[in-house]
Amino acid sequence: MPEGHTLHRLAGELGTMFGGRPVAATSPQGRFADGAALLDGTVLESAEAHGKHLMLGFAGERWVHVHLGLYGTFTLGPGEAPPVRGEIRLRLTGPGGFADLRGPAACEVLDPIEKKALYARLGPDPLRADADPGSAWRRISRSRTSIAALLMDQAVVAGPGNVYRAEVLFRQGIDPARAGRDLSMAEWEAIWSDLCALMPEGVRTGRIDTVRPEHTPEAMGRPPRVDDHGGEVYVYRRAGQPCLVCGTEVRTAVLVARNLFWCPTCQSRSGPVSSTSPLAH
DNA sequence: CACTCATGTACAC
DNA sequence: TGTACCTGAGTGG
Repeated sequence: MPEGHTLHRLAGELGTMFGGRPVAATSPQGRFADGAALLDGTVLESAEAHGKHLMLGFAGERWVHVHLGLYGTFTLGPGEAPPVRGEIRLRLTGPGGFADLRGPAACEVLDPIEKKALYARLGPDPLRADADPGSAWRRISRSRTSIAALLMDQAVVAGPGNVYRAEVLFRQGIDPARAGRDLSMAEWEAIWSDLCALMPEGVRTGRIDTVRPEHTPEAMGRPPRVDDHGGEVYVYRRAGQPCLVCGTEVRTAVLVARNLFWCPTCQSRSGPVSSTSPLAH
């Protein structure tokens, strides 16, 4: 489930598993053969993430930049790596275990200048200590684009994806169709601080849980429920089902080529201008 | 076996 | 705004 929390979690796990020691690198699939050969046997010095981008720092100022895209996965395990099955772009092995990368949108070696350039085009990441939410607010507060679309723009905010976008707007009661410039600064600050609470929890648990204790099915006197993506959420992929808070049918629409989910009753907070603006369709 | 879908992005037009 | 693409899991015939 590659939203930002996945990459930060991976950075931590890879750093723990391989950090400070030489790592064996191969590309069983062959599509990263040159890069793997360059890294093979060098020391992993650091592992970090910015938004959905993972950076593995190897000796010699070589950074492996990984972006999982829509369906990339990094599978880690202890001990010996299993026989190769399917397409493995990059396999790292060391005394601590193995890590297999499949299907990434990006897997490449960058120098420090290229790494810096990549970071420069990303918005603030709620999971990074150096994040400046003010830079995101400057863009949001001037934009006619919907807040739902702005939250998916990695140049505005880096890390949240389709799940966090839908869930944070629900938790803050904000209509996803509202233009960024019609949000108050207080509303943006509430979105940001909520992301700063939710996403570290995602890093810790490895899943996205957004349902407050008082709204769990148990607390609401409903049968227990398991969401098919592995976490407990209010609206993401729950179209047609009753809202956990008010019972209204959760709605869905395609916005900028992504599935958006929201509760039309709970998410009715409207700004001064766009209260009647329809969702793009 | 064929087909569909996905938590993302980049590029063409 | 459309579409191609990185791959695996799930579904249905």
